Amino acid sequence: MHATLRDANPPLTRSVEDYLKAIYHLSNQGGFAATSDIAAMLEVAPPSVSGMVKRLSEAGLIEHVPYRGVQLTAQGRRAALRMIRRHRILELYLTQQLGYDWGGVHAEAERLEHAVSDELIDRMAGALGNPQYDPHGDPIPTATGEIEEAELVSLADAGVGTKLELRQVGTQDPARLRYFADQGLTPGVLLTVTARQPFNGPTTIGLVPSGDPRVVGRELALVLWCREVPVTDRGYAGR
Amino acid sequence: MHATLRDANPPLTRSVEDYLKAIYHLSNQGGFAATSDIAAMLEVAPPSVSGMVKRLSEAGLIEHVPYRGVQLTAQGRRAALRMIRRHRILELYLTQQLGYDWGGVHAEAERLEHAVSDELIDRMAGALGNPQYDPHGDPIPTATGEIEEAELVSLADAGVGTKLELRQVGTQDPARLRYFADQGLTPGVLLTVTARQPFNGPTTIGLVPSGDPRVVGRELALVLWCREVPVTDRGYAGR
DNA sequence: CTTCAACATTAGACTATGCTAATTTGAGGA
DNA sequence: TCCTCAAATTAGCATAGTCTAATGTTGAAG
Ligand SMILES: [Mn+2]
Ligand SMILES: [Mn+2]
Ligand SMILES: [Mn+2]
Ligand SMILES: [Mn+2]
Repeated sequence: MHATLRDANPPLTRSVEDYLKAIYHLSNQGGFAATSDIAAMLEVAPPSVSGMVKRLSEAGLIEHVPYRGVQLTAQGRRAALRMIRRHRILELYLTQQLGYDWGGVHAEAERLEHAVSDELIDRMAGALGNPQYDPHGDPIPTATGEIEEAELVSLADAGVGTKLELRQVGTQDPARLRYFADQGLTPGVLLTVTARQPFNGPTTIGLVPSGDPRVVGRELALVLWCREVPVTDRGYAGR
Repeated sequence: MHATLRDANPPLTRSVEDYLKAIYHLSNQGGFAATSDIAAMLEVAPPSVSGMVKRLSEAGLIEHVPYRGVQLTAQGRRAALRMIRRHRILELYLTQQLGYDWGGVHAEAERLEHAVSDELIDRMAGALGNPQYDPHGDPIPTATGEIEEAELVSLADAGVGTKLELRQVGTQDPARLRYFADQGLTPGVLLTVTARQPFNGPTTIGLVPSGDPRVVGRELALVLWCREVPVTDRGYAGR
């Protein structure tokens, strides 16, 4: 037994768990999560991310390509999905059983997700009837780490009348990205498809909840990847 | 504005909160909590306690008399009672609402007490009908930091048939302390008063749950300070 | 093919918390 | 009174995580 085998599976710290979750959310579709995006999401300085990235990749939780970004390994993905399961079950439980509204519940879950045991999460899930979706409509990973991958549709293909959450902006072009940001079209935004003109015409949408209309040409609409949201959704707060 | 006034009220860390709770439990009745007892309760090495004691007294949370021990200041006591309120409400909620048994609930509460918000604690307390006692019979401090001081009775004065929790051994004599320990009479032990002989005679007790009998002479019984426990109590696990 | 600005990383410092080993202290027993 | 020993403290080191300032890298614009 080598002395270098210190402790194969030390429990993850709160910081590590939050980094893994952030990387999961930022590296959808096999992409890389950028240092500065992780820093922005966790509200830490970029060098703090570089330091953590070193530790996480030494621990086998992520792959790091210098100056490009990071991706989760299978092990890191398992850990991230475990946290996402906890977070979503907690938000659902606090909302349905303790009268929380959607404003306060995210911050509470953000802390509790690191402190609850697997047993408590399973008991909460049981009390809720083992739900498959959280109140945002996001799928809740199973205890064994499977998640129903929300398949994304391009805004150009989405049905008129559907409600969507913008999930990914599939371009790297800074001018286009800047334009989308100006229009309020950033990941996480909710919208409804109001109309679409024929012959590859533009799609008209309304932002939720403001109702502000936007008209998006086909070329741009093709790169706006969205998730369909159940219409039973009420508002949106937190992530 | 002095630069030395860094941050008047930084949030307390998990370690700090656990130290304050331990000191509260160890320094009943205006006594001092000893370094080695704190270390044993928190399962850390004694020098770790010395280090934390320095920080806590610089923060105004405790008073330290070198080589004697520590006591909570008013501020430290407030913080400790806040944690005890959280812990006891959590144990009650997990037991009554989520089917926990008394074995697992203490460890869960020990972690969650640091992560929950005041709002969540108040909601849990509300869902339980704002209880005044936890299932051990211990009083739950109010949100404003008041606690019903469990008044202690000497074993020599306790009524026959009452159920007691040994809370304090009021002697410093090593020989007597060793004897009590040999008899299994250490703080936290539950017992029932079986009989008392007349003319300042000995008290006969039964340990709970083993039922083992003990006979304690008046001189010794006088220094065993106990809290009366409601007879509805079921078992005892955790602290 | 340069140049530059944004992004990433490295360097160096600091806090909180823990450990082991060495030293100091104080109180009870000879 | 003095000795001894358990308890407490100090000294020195380690790890995790954060920061600011300095430096390195890359890709896009000219
Ligand atoms: Mn959330
Ligand atoms: Mn979190
Ligand atoms: Mn407990
Ligand atoms: Mn605790």
